[in-house]
Amino acid sequence: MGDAQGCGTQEGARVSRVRSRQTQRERSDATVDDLVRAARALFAEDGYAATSLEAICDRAGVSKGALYHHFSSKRDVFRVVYEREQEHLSEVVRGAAAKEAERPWEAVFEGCRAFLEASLDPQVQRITQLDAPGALGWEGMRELSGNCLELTRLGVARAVESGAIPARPVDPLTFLLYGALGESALAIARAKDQPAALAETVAELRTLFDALARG
Amino acid sequence: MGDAQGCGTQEGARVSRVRSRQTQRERSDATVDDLVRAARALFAEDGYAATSLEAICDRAGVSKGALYHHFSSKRDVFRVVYEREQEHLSEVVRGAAAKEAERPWEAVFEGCRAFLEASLDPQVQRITQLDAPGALGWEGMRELSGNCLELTRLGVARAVESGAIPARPVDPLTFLLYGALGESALAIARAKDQPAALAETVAELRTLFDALARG
DNA sequence: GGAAAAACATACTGACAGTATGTAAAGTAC
DNA sequence: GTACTTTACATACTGTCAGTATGTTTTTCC
Repeated sequence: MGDAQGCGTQEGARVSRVRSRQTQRERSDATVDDLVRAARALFAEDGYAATSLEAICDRAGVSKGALYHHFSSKRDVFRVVYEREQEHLSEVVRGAAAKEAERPWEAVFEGCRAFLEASLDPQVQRITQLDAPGALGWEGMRELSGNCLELTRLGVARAVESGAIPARPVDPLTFLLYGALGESALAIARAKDQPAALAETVAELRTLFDALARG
Repeated sequence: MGDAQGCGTQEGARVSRVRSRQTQRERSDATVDDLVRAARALFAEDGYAATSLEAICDRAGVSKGALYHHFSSKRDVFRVVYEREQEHLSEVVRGAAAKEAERPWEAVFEGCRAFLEASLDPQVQRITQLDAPGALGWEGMRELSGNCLELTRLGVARAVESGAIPARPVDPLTFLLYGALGESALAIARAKDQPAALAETVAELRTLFDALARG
């Protein structure tokens, strides 16, 4: 102790541990939030395997006892971090799709574009694309509600129902699209000329959407 | 010892350790092969994180000293397993594409279908789709030669050059396709009716290929 | 046949996920 | 407000495992 004082509440920074005169709920929520912020910062920077729970606890300014009081395992901590990440991505996608509410297929396109752009961040990629599959497994990734895959499925379903694209089963196109975007984001982020790579990919996506709309 | 005898050389099974009267090259190759086989079996069944090097050594019938003589780390062992898996997938894809050698775009389609079908195996998925990204990272996955991504890129390039599909930059479509197939394979393998899901996805892929060919 | 190097094997170390147990703060009943 | 319970932590420990250090056996090559 002694170096765990001060410093406000900025993104993932070490946090004050003075929590007297609070309701239990407030204490718990604040502790969980500190832990998740710290975990997100370290998972994003160093990756899941290279991040120790002790490092997370140090950064959050709490003990391992506190962590294990609120989480059941390292995997559980990551699950919550992943959920938050998905919720954030979902909001971005929803916002973009909302601008084309009357044209369902265009809404999907704008959602895809937004997902792609938001997924260019190496930290987001580390969590959602690189570490999540191994740490959570496919089932673990999908058993949380309100994620981007569900949004995509919903968008495709609406496009089919409205007749914006020819009738077809929804799932195959959903997964094809979702996988295409994830891998593309990884590739674009590693490209020499990143803006050009993004523009080319969006253009290709545009071609693809137009082609699918024509049947 | 005592239980490490007999039993031939079937897939990943424990292997005899009697290696007298051999050239060093033969000894090394055999040991490496035993280790890689054992590692592939355990990684595929239990996953990367849940597989210990000691378990791999036990199964291969060698010591940790032997493993570290031939590999530099656990990650290095996985890298070689991943490479073998990619080589196998590549052969399958190449074989399928060869049947449509005169129609470049059809060759890509058949290659994709073959890749998809070969990637339905949960053990293949565990290694190539779930664990590889986290264990090797994006760069680590791509710095090996002769993999499926390169095949896809080559196929798309030929399709463009031959005029089978409209001119476009090769990389975006390559990554879109590659990602689409990987995610789809994961989804199909978890579907209730797996053959139906595969058929639907292949049909969707067919639609997509036709649409792209028309421009 | 003997030195050198390759191919192992064995014993150990440090890091870390998870557990067991103890303590202080908040909630609850009276 | 006091006694009791529960929640929210903290500390100390354990088992496992990746990686290392060092020793031994087997080939190679002169």
